[in-house]
Amino acid sequence: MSRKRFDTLNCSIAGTLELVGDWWTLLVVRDAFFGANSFTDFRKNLGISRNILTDRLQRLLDAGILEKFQSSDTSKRELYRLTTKGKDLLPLLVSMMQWGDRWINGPGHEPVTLVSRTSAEQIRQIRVETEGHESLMPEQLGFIPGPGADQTTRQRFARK
Amino acid sequence: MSRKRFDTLNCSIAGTLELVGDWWTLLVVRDAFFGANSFTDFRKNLGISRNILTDRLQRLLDAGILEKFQSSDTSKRELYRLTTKGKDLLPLLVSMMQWGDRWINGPGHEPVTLVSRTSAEQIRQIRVETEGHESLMPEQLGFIPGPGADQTTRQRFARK
DNA sequence: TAATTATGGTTGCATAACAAGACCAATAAT
DNA sequence: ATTATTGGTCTTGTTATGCAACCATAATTA
Repeated sequence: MSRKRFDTLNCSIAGTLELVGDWWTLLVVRDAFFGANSFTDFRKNLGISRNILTDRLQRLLDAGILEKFQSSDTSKRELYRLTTKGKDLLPLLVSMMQWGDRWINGPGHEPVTLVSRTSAEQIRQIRVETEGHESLMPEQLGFIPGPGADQTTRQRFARK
Repeated sequence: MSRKRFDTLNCSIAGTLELVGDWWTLLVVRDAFFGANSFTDFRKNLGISRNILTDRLQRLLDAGILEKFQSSDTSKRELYRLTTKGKDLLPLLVSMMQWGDRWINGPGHEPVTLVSRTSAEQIRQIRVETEGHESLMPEQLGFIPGPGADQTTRQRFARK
């Protein structure tokens, strides 16, 4: 009767959710992108319980999404920062932010704006598109079994 | 002692998570993209408990992410399908899928492949980029208070 | 030097979320 | 007329989360 695991579902979405799909983890990662790097930072910004934060930080370390490093400022404090694997979650978080901007807060009421430090241009809305930058609507897309598909996945998409 | 709510955090990521941030919701939405539209479909594909599925479908209806419609095949069954608001979650799910493809299953072992029905081109990796299609790394990005920022948000990004 | 604060936790207990199976009513198929 | 399918509800047990108390170490202050 324990929680159902998603990592056996032969799906990258399910596998990702198994790692970061609980209520708190993605907010901890968000905070890391916003610049938080100590236990106290995360606590202050999120209002998360101590034991839950302890658990989430450990899981993120185990998953290789965060890593510990020594603070440079004379105090040898151990701080947290994103790894490459963690930084690669950025498009996911930005997709989430843009969806919330549009459907929850609404245009003109965005709590946080994403800007480029190296360009004067605006950040583009994230879209699913072809290599030739052709935007694709959901109806134009198909999901088919990939090279890592198991029997169940193949059957599922076969009978459609 | 009830669960902490995220919709007061003045953040579109947190707000989105309040709607779809539990263990199951995004998998239900994924299944809708894959073509599921009945209670039984979702059950079969996900192995989710009946009471949990009932709850999630109702929440998704309340949120306007799914809607009910009458089946056209003589039987007047009530089925579920994505609304525009729901379809707009596609970039989020594709980001998640691509992250899992890269960091969990690995290149060459993707369980599911996303293809275009209207073009022979490959689907592009989702990136954060400028309007001029310049890809931006996390270090090139800045988060600043937006027009909907409250006092807390402004203070937070001020002292950085 | 002694006392105090900051930091980063751990532990125990109460409530909320989730899983599993029994049950049930309305159709649809045989 | 009977059975199977569909789409649920309800009960019970387990896991996840929240909260407060406690604790150890290091840095700061008196």
